[in-house]
Amino acid sequence: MFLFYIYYNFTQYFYINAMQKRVRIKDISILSGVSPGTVDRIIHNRGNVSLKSREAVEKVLKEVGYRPNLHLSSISLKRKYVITIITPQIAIGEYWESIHKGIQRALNEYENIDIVCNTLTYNQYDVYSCNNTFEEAAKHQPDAYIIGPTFKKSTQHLTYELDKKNIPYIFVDNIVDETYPLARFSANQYICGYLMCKLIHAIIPEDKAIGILQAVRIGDESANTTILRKKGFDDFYNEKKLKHNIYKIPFSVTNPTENENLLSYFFEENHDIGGIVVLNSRGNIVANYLAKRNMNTVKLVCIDVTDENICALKNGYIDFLICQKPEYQGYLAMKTMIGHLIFQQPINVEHFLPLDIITKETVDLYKEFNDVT
Amino acid sequence: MFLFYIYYNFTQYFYINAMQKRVRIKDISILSGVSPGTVDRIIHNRGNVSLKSREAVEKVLKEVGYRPNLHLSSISLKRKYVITIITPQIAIGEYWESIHKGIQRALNEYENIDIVCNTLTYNQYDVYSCNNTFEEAAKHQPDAYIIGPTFKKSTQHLTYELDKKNIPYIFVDNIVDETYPLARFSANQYICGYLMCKLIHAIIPEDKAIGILQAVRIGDESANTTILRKKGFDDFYNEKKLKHNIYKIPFSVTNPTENENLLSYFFEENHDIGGIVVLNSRGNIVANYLAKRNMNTVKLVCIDVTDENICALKNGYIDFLICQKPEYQGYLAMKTMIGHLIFQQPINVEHFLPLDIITKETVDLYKEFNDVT
DNA sequence: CTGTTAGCGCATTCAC
DNA sequence: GTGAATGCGCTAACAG
Repeated sequence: MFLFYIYYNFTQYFYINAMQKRVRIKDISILSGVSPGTVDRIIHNRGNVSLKSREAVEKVLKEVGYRPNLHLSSISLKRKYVITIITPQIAIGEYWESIHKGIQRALNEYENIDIVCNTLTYNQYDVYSCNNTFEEAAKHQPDAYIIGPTFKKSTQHLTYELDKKNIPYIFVDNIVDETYPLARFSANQYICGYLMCKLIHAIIPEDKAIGILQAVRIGDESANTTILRKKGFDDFYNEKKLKHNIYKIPFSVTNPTENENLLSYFFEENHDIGGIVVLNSRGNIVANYLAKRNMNTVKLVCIDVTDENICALKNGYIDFLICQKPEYQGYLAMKTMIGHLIFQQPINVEHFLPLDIITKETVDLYKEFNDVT
Repeated sequence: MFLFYIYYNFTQYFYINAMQKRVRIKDISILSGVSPGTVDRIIHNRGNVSLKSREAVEKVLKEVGYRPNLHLSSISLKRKYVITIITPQIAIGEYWESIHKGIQRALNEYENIDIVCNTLTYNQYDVYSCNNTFEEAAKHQPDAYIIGPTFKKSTQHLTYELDKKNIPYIFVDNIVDETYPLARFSANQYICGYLMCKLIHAIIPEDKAIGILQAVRIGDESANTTILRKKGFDDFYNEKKLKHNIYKIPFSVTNPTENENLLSYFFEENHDIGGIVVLNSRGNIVANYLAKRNMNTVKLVCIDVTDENICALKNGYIDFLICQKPEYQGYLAMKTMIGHLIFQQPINVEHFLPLDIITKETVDLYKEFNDVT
């Protein structure tokens, strides 16, 4: 891509790099002996092109590795696109808001493209709510879907319909087997759990126990996320032959006020707790419990950079907070979808995002830059 | 920016968001009663505009919060820009290569802008080399500089000249007092050191000692970076009233082969070492030493995601690796400079990037995404 | 000093 | 089935 002229000059290197001009549609049309209009028709798969032209152009296209400039396309693009977005309900300062922020960021970046988004949400702890929403969503006839799935069967049901209608979809956050998305962006939940076990183990004494908190969903058909995390957790535990006692902490999603009692009961029963791992985003509930009682010695490893978790992190009650980069997930999902809709860009299906480890010291820098980027 | 129509529908929210059209130069020209050409002249500070027109346009500009579309500007922009980049010497797989990669990424993003970069490097451990390079660089007459400084006086000397000539400059990685850069992008080294102390403390027993490794430079006029890190380290130690013995590890930059002997001597002298903190990017030297001798019990907290450090991380000899996001620093520096050169975009001077904590488990995800982004 | 206009790379429309 | 022409937001050269 670049030409590097390198001089060695005793104590220093001296480079001049000059840009190589990008290949334009016009260049391709000249190289393949057709008009720019024809090249465009081929690039966008718009038909009305003779086999001969198509072959000539596609040959050149491969040779020069043409990469269209989306930002320039977008001004002259006249097509409208409709995208339906389905995710769990959005609450300010929580996980799914970040995903939607990321989606918005991609839309802002390509603001000249005429995209209208319909957003549908469901209660992620209730499979019936999910089914209702998915049914509603299936009635839409958008150009594409971005889906944050939770329940396996509900999702398969929906995507079966979409596959039939040939409407592309991309998953964020969660992954569902036997579906055929264009792409899926999520954290590697197995590694996430594995890492959480490693972290809690690193910061508590050998002879202390670990409490582990896992949510249960209504009408659950094996919600993937926490199960994978738990498996990662267990595998680290077994691989390293750890000796900590592991106790499960009961937890109620439907009746949050109950959780304080459940925790009290838990700590009365188990006196050797050195640390707790919360496998869902509600670490703040445990942190608040500890804070109220000044229980400084219990370490806490949690997940998801929600407002409440940030607070607990700053107060020193959460020691490590894992971030799944939800905003980035949303951003990439929408950006990928745009690239696909306009150019049928080839896409890698599987994308595991980085897992960030956040502490009290780094959280401010972290949050600040999410906005700047 | 967006219109949200919200319906509450029993179990779900339903949004439709429609894009608001961006304000164009043409809109501004209509609103302020001048021609688009005049608006453009004002936006780019190109002169030849009457006070009356200027005031009218600037008023509108503020009202509508006009944000130009750099990607569109870049195709019609005919000006050439020359930028001189000065950094420590670049080695494959090491810190400064990442900074340059980030700079390249920004250049790729705005590939339609005609920018030529001259890159000069110096030996960061030798102030005389630095002075030579800076002197050479001062003779250039570029439109701007991007500088990775190391030595205080050398840098002040150079920037004094640039200030006189009114050539803008941006710092990456390091910050120098009494200079007037457009912006500076770096990690917060104080917090970095503070964090490193926290991490090593978290993973070693109370009664074990910590070894600390800090490089010394030739003709050093107080290279900022490691001093700030050391201060952060010490402050955490004192604030938390830690009890670990702290031993300094001797280290030679000029004679790397000597380091193995120095380490042998160090470990012979001190038997209670539980962990080591390396305040420069050469953690791999310690890691390799430990690996050779199967010293699994000594924990290691290091900095900078170099190829060698990644290797040590994967082998399990580095426990936590801090990343200063050098690629992102370079990217932002160049992007900011482009924004300034073309639009005199207002800029926040101080930018502290996030500090990422990487472990064996997360490093692959981390590296993979650096390339995708 | 200012308005007009050509042209950047691209998508699309419309004659042919 | 195809090429030429037009317009997107923007810059810059040019004519007044």
